[in-house]
Amino acid sequence: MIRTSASSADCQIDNNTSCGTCRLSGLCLPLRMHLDDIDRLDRVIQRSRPLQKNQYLYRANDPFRSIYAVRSGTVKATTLTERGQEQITGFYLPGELVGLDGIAENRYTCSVMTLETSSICEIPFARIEELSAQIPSLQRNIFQLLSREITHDQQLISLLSKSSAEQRIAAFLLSLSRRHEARHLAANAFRLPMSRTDMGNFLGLTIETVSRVLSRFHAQGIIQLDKKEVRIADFPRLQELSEANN
Amino acid sequence: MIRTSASSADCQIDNNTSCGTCRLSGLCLPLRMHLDDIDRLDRVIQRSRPLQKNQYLYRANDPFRSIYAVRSGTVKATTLTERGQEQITGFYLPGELVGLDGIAENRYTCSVMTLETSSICEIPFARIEELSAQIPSLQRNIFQLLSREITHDQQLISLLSKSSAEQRIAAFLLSLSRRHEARHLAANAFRLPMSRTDMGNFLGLTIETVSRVLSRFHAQGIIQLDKKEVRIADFPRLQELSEANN
DNA sequence: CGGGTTGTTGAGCAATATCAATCAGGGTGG
DNA sequence: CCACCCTGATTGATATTGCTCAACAACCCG
Repeated sequence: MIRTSASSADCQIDNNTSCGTCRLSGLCLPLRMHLDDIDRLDRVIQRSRPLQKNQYLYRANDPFRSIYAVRSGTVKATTLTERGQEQITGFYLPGELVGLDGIAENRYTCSVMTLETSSICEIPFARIEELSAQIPSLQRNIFQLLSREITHDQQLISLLSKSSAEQRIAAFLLSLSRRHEARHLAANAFRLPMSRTDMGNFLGLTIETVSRVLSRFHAQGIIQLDKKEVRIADFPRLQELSEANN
Repeated sequence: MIRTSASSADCQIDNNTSCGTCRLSGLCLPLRMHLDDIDRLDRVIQRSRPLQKNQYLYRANDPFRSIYAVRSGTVKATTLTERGQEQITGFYLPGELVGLDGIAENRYTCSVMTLETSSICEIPFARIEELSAQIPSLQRNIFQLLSREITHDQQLISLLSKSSAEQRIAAFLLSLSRRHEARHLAANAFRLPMSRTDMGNFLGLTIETVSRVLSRFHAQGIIQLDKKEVRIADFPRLQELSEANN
């Protein structure tokens, strides 16, 4: 198991590694903070060398020390159900934070694994607590990030509770699209970094159903699909499919 | 629409209304705080006269001002899906907090409505932010409460994604049971304050399925059921049903 | 007492899961 | 370099779960 316990030497792997220069700072923790406060935050953040595919960032029940920001790549968070099945609770793109679930019980309730080679910023939570008592905008950001995670989860609850297979997959593709857009990446063409199995697990569908629905969307000209590469050909139709059933 | 904007006069309706004397303080926001800090917290909390059944505490898109603790009664939180359907995201018992979803966007994303006559403590969030910068244990409690909401939502995601109707309802009954127990109430006999429709909505099932499964559990002697009154007759079996499928 | 709302029960159906066969791609070892 | 295997994805056939529609019962409130 590879851990992200960065020494200061590691920080020099990439010489562009500070919140001040990071293109993601408009999405991530330093959002709307003053430059000097970002600097104080920056000094407690540890940046490790990239993790390869299928590496655990941490596992459920590990003691909670840090929250983590995805700098590049994609990770998935999974919980174990009572009968030992894995349930994916989210996929996280650059600029998104994982580990927030660990705060409640001082140990993580999820495991987090990379889906591809990924760089991660580790943010020791004890430091965050100290700093956020001193920097109101940081405290506010943490509150908001936690709250945003809640509203995201509730949207997912709604999706899982009410929607058909087509709606789920349409909504999933649109969610990825929007998040790419927010990162100044193409909204209409991107790579699905997760397997069909992972998609199905996340969306509460079997792998066969995922495959069938994607094939159907492709056949209907709504998307183009080549293995993991997707191109959304008909946004309005996909939007419709994600919403309306009748 | 009734609001909980309490004047100091309102506070005197019930002369036992302070966090220091509240039986729920071991579950609620003041958890593990020093007495004098609880006192400071107490002074910003506004306690209104009880709300009657089916009153909105707040509605989605209302500007976010406060979080709310349920003091007595039960409330439900609902979001509106894209096509205008209501999705219940949670039921909240005494000692539990609602309104945390509002922090992210400075307006609520859920509506919250009482299921029965309920007393609510209103906690202005701006005050909380100030105080929690000064009282580390309070800051920590807020972080933990937010994080706990996340882990709860994720458990629900797992339930909705993976489980059969029987598993969902078994798990739901057990969840209520555990929460009653934590409040020193009977774990094996309680009242379901929500309608079958609400249960179905929350669990992603139709009202007919809810009714059938409850009837089946009753017929099998696992629960006793008289309208909204439940009595869990066979805990181990219910536990089994909530977990194992095969 | 009556009417509206909520809950229960039954019958048939539709959506998705399950089971199974096949295919494609990638890595490995001969 | 190719044959082989292994994993992941696709597609087809069938089974099953829970939804839909419908009738009816119970309760609540005036």
